[in-house]
Amino acid sequence: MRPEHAGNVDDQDAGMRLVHLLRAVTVELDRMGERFAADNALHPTDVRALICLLDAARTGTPATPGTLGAHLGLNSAGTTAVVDRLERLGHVRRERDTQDRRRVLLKVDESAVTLGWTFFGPLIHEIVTLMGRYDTTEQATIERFLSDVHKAVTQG
Amino acid sequence: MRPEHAGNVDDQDAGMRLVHLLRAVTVELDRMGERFAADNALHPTDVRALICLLDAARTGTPATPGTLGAHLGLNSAGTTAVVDRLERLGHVRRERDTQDRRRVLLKVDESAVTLGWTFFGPLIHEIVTLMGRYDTTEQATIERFLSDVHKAVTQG
DNA sequence: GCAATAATCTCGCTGGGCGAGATAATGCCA
DNA sequence: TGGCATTATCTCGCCCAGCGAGATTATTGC
Repeated sequence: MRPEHAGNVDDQDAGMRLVHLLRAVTVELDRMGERFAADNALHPTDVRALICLLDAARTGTPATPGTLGAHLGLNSAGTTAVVDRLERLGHVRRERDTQDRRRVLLKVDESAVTLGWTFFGPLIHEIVTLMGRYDTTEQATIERFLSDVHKAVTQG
Repeated sequence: MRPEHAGNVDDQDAGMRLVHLLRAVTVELDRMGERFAADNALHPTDVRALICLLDAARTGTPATPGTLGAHLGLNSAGTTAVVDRLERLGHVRRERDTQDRRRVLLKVDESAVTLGWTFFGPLIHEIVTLMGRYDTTEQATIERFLSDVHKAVTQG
């Protein structure tokens, strides 16, 4: 374990400590998502779908089963199943696109929005509040770090 | 979307920008895990199991089906299935504990360790390298931030 | 209008994970 | 020491998420 090609890194190393911390954070966030799913009779995939749809709504991008399936990495059959489940729970409505009547537009219901906020809102609020204890340069440093990591993860 | 009880936060807000960045990072890390799983004929759960077992090996904690299942949130049947799959692929061995012969100790094979490193090693190395471009106080700031977030996510 | 294309849905199947119960080793107490 | 409750793991049968293949309906180009 921890072979040579990994370089001279161990837990004493600050960089390595940060890697482990970052992983711990992502693990916990995942766990939270699962808890949210379990509490609301949703599957993890459904949660990811909701997040995807809420993002689309936020940016004004029209969402369809096609775009949703692409984002989730599901095929059309699986995507239909996800939308069926969300629709059955009243979180999403199907609406035929009047422009291109082959397409179905997915509209998130207000219930889903508030559902998401009641669960994740407190955490978001806590983190935002928490940021108040960092001065401007510190916030800039953190933002630079997260951007760097995001770039590394995206293109790596 | 973005209702009142969320407080006065929008994308202009630095805290909110960081929240979105953090989420983007975790999403990408998840995606990476899925790619790793797909590339190696593993299920996402198997990857999580491997990570869990590698962590245990790193800290010297003995790993058993019981502890593994607890960490993954699986029941005993599901846990047995995971271990079966990993054993079939040669990543894990079952060994009866000589102290308490009811228990089975899980030993990760060297192949699994190198497998993990060849996939995640480059990213880890890149992040560690990347940290070289931050001075000591900046690194401390980032570490404080990640610890704070971790605390918020854990107890929230 | 008719083929070719596009978006979504239906059907049948595979396999991960669960609940319930079986099996085996251990610890406790008389 | 024997017997019973407990602990750790495994087996069996079931449910359902997701896949592949193909059907259905709408659109576009000739």
